[in-house]
Amino acid sequence: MTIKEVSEKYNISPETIRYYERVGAIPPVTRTAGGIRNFSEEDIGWLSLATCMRGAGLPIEILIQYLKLYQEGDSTIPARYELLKEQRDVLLEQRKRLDETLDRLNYKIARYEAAIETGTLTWERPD
Amino acid sequence: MTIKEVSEKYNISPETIRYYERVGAIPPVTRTAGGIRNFSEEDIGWLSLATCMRGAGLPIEILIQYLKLYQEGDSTIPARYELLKEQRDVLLEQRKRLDETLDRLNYKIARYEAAIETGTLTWERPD
DNA sequence: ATAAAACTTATAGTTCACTCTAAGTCAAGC
DNA sequence: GCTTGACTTAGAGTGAACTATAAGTTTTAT
Repeated sequence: MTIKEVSEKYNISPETIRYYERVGAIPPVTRTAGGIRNFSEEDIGWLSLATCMRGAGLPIEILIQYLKLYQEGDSTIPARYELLKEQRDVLLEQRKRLDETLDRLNYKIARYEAAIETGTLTWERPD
Repeated sequence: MTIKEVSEKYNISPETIRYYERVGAIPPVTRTAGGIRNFSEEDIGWLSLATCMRGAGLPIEILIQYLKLYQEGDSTIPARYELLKEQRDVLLEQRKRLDETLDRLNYKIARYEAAIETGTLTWERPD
């Protein structure tokens, strides 16, 4: 699979894919004899992992760390396990914040609905 | 309340608070006769709103837009209502992505647990 | 065979959201 | 009354994650 096909399939720009490879967020991508990227299923799996984690807001540095451990072999399995658990905790924290913000937004939206329906301002505080 | 007190209470640096005021993410803060910031409850309410929204990842630009509408008066109530609903949708999308990533992390963590417990690699795919 | 399109690397530029620095002003304690 | 420390503004600097550019190579279609 060419970089362009992968780019379209996963909606990441070719520049971003090359960037991920360059900084070590994904392993070196399989190449043709001429040196052109030719993504294997495994390459695509790594890219999919990277975009998933990035989409949730985890920093690239974490991906780099995880890949580095992975490339060091089976002895790093416990370290990888710890890394993943830490990042899960980070995401759970982030979800908590997200839910609090959603509650606050929903409260405000409900007040605006009341204000619009009744034509009356139902609050004094400006926020 | 001084900027330092607010800074400590909400865990935002004074620089960030001044930055929010400067760019219009919060309204101009109440001042003493000498021109020093002296936060009212209302000022703190706006700051709390800003940090909440930022903590969930909404861009500063949205806060600026919302405040601008607010300052234009009651005629912008429907526009503010629409803005808030749009941002709620953004956050719901973000939560969906977050949950997908958590599922993926949990799956990987479970596999690592199995690998560690049994001392056996239970997968061939490297991710 | 050759022109156009897509690829390559290396490096520079952009955006966002702060974060820091410099130079100066103000207020509270001794 | 003066020094210390917190405040002020204006503007420059930082880090993360892309994003774009330049200059050159390779593949594909004719």
